[in-house]
Amino acid sequence: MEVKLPTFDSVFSIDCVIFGFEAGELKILLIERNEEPFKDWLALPGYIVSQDESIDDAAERILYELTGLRDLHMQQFHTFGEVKRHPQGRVITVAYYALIRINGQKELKPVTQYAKSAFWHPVNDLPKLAFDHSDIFNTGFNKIRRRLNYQPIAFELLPEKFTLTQLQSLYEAVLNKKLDKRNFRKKMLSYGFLKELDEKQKGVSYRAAKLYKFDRRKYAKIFQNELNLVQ
Amino acid sequence: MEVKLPTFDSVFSIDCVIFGFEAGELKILLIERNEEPFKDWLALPGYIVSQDESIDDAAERILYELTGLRDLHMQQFHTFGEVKRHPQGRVITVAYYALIRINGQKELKPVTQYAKSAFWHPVNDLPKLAFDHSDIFNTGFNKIRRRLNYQPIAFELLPEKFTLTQLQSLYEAVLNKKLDKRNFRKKMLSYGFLKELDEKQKGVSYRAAKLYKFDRRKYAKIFQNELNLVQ
DNA sequence: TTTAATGGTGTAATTTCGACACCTTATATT
DNA sequence: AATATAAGGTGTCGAAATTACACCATTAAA
Repeated sequence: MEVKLPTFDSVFSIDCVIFGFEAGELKILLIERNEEPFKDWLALPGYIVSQDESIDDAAERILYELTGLRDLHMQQFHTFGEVKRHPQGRVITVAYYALIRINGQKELKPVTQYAKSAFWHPVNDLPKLAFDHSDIFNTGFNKIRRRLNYQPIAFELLPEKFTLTQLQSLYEAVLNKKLDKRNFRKKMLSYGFLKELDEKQKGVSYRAAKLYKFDRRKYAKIFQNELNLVQ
Repeated sequence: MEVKLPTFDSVFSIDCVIFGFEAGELKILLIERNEEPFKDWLALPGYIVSQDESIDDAAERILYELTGLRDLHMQQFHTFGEVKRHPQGRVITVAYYALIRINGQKELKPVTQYAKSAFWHPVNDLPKLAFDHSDIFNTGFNKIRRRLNYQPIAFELLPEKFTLTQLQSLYEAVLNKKLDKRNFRKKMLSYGFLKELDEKQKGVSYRAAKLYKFDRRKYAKIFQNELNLVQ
């Protein structure tokens, strides 16, 4: 028996909160819209999901089209489904986040016409955003702030080789509080998943710090599932 | 300028993972489907979201229609959007969970024709479910297992007055491990949000235990945000 | 009165956490 | 060469939290 699904002409979209870390500051990726509604407003990168792609695939595609960025490890964190959240119809949006390394040279170039530009903006001084994107951002920021405590996501924001001071200042930026240097180092090193390299920082006008690497294999071995909470 | 949204005839649905605790066992609510596809299969309670309701409202309505249960505190936990997850078209589903007290007398009576029956089933021995509902259940179970550690959700599953042994066995059932009786009690009582009553358990054929109550006001006062409840 | 079942309790060793300050090293400046 | 500047790097001690561990008390049923 063939049964037709009832449909309601609804639309799904994806919105992305992409975090980066640069110059000791946490930033997110914004676009300048080139389409109604909210033409010329700043917004999170987001667009409509097509029929023939999973939402995870859609998230990757959409982010690429709006910013030129590819192959991020994106993760869904919440779905926003208020009736009036979009002025032109019923649009439910699935929000994703990703954490990436900002490389100075990484160009941000929208591939489609829907965005005029894409750029990094510090999270501490965000302007008003289109739609309910400020809510989406806040929800996402709270999620990663909590996740920082029990998942090794900090290392996705740092360059492959980093100093302990850089790591600490990232934690301080996300958690928005000062940490004790000696205690922080003691704890991080005690986990055993940081690999000390034979290299040192270059190009600084003071004593260069040792560089470390996050050893994903060791991490996986030590923490079968997750760390923290409950032996 | 009026702009028409592109639409793709997509459908949203809601699926609910409703946890209950009875006879020392964790259970979830299943329905027997009365509609194609998967007619006669067991499934999570779920249905399609209408145009004019938010997804949170839809979750409440759908659960009520399929099980007769109302006014649960439901919470979204994940959205499932694989292209082929529904055999008849593109359906993206937002999954919700809730934790409730199972009262023997609480009748579960579907209000619509879409379900033949609704009943509690132990989580440890789940049959094959319709669609990707087994995945949805697993994702939800992992979520509440983690949340049990930092939010006072256990008390939503227990009767209003409960013994410390009941509380402990609930934790043991969800976390799937034995806990130490003395340490568990010491820790739980140390938080200060359990109110000791002047009453004792009734109808048991052994020494009756003291009854306690969860004091939500005290809880809110003590923990602005969150805490670690066990270990 | 005896049995069966669960209720209820404290201590000591260990581990983790948090507070806290100074010398070292590399570069830049004079 | 000497000095200044800036961050790198390190240890201890007390407090608090966590863990391991065993026996008597109470109630109802047999």
